[in-house]
Amino acid sequence: MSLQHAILGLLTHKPMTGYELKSIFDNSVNYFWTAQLSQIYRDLGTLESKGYVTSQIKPQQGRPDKKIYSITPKGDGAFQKWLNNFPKKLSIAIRDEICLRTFFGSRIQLEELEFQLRKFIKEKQEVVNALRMMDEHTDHCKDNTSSEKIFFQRLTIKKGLLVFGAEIQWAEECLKELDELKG
Amino acid sequence: MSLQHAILGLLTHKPMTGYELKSIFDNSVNYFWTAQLSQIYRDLGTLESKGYVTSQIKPQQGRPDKKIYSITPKGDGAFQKWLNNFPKKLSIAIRDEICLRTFFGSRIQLEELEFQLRKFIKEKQEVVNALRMMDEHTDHCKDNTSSEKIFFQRLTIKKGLLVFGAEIQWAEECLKELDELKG
DNA sequence: AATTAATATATAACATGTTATATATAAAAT
DNA sequence: ATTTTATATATAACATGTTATATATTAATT
Repeated sequence: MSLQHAILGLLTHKPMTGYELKSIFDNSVNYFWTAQLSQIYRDLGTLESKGYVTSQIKPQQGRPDKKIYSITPKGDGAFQKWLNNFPKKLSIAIRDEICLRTFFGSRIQLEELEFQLRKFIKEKQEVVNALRMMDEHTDHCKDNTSSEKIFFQRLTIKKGLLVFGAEIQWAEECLKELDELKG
Repeated sequence: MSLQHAILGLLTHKPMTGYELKSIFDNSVNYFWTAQLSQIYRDLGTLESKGYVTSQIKPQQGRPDKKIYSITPKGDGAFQKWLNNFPKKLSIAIRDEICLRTFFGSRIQLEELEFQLRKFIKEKQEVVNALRMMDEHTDHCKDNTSSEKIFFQRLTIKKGLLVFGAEIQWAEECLKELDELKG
């Protein structure tokens, strides 16, 4: 259900098309939430049928008409209700593929596992680099009008930096331990 | 696809029923992989139709007959192939609900967000406590016959301790920052 | 005495996530 | 000159995850 709440939340910032929402998922919140375009359109449809959003068509030349979605008071109420109700159990499906691969490490060649851990580090390092840039960038915006939103955004960036940093640290420690195993 | 690989991997340890697999998911690998019983039965069916596992019925009195699944050489080959092929992009859907809630922090009462962060810490702390016990317990088993498997299991436990520890640290830092905001 | 938990398998219905495809144009890159 | 990227919406098919339900017995709890 939370993707629908994420969409509602983003629409409280400003009315948007599905395409614009997708670019926000890809460029702004991708380190803690991802979504496929097909999912976004489907959920926008669901939200509209529930009366949580309304759409307005803006004709365009050369391209398909824009369909701009706005959150309704009803949708805002539903979002607010979700925000204020913490679930009994957080975080649904836990699926950590690098952990699964490591768990079955006795079935792989050590060199292959090391190779995979190094790839993992590389992938996480790229995310950390992007988050560092975001962090520096938002640091300049401390005192402008959207400072409150930025404050909370920076908290989530900090989480990414800490958690992905811990993942990298773990993988590096694994490589050390595997090295000792060989030597 | 990875749940099927997780099941295959667990069946390389020993033949098991769906019910036994579920208890492993719940009690042993729950910090990095979870699965519903209905999913396990469905995937066992899929794996059987692919020829990756075979089942053998063991009659029981008083309870439904046991259906014990064993991995086949073909299934073992598929598992091995998966293990040796690192995906282009790791980790599918990223969905971090506490991050999503924090991101929209400007829409909640500070006290409510603090309450939710404290619940988050509590939830994660319980997992960390369980992992610490597992870590201590597996420490004794260092020199027995299954030492290789235990070695890799301990690497995954270490990941849990590091990552969940970082999440707790983050939430505590958030609480501090929110406190400063008020004071 | 009655309810709940544990043992055991399995399906149905639904919700959510992924991949592929269709349409259409302009601008940028190779 | 041709391909890719960006703009834009949308559906189909499939894969995966969640919740509820059905069946059946024993042991433990209230």
